[in-house]
Amino acid sequence: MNKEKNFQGYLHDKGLKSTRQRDDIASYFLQQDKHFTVEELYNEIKKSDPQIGYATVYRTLKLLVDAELAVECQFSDGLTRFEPVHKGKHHDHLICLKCGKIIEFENDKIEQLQLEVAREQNFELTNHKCVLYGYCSRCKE
Amino acid sequence: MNKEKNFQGYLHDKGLKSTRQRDDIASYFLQQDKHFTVEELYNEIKKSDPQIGYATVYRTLKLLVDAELAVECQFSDGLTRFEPVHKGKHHDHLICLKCGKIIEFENDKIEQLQLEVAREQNFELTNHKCVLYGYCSRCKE
DNA sequence: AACGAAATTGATATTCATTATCAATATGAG
DNA sequence: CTCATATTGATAATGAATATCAATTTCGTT
Repeated sequence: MNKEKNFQGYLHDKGLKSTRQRDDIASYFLQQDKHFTVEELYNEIKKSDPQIGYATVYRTLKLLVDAELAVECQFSDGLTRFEPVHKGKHHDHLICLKCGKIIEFENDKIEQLQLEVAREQNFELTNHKCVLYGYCSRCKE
Repeated sequence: MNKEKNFQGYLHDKGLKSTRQRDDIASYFLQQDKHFTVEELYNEIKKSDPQIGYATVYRTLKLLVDAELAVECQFSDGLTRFEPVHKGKHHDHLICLKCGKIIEFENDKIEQLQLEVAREQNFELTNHKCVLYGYCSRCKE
């Protein structure tokens, strides 16, 4: 696995240690293609490691974010969600205010325009978040 | 003041009462053109009403959001910020990761593309948030 | 292979933003 | 003016995220 190698490399570069818990969490998380709240991920990991601690999940996710293998997403329910970074492509979110459904989308033109805005303001862009709220096809009656 | 009338109308329509505290908070807030954390607004209101309660500020902001006279913004520092809605125009944010500076920008093309994305997914859009993170002209060395 | 300094874990306590509670008070329709 | 009802504000409660710390694990070095 490429990403897992990246994680191992990250740990090594930072003088951090590879542990069973960290590796299990990172391995599971990086293979997924969806959002996780900390609780959701904690519950998944717990299935194969009932001893895992909540704090360890938090800490490992923080490392993954720092390693740029994960990003944080704040929607509007007060929970922080994490999702694995799929190299090269970035996606944004469309959220249904009624059923909570989350749809991901990519739009290169929007990305381009954002770069342009940053350039106008003389900003060096590192990342961005774009969230659209509304009602999905089923919930808008 | 137009917006204050809207707020009075909102209260009336909902069967809520107009109170000195509510009116003072709404009046002050709606005349501003910037973000407030709850604490910031609380401190401002306290200058003219030292008895004001923290909870009342929270409650009034919630009403303003429900009345669509304010919007919540979640950046990445765990604090919720509120800003008055300036009818017709919407703006997004550019945030410096080092100094915390917040720049507002408007970009009609981005807005248009977002509408297009929503249409493709058959979503009925109500609002959206777009936040760009990076380093401002001074902080990128 | 074993040692040992340093990092990690996980249970628990703590912090801090936000929300709920509730007795006292204020509002406004009739 | 009255009175049912909403509101206020002090305080307690909630809940997500972080800090603490003793016990354990890791890994570079012997």
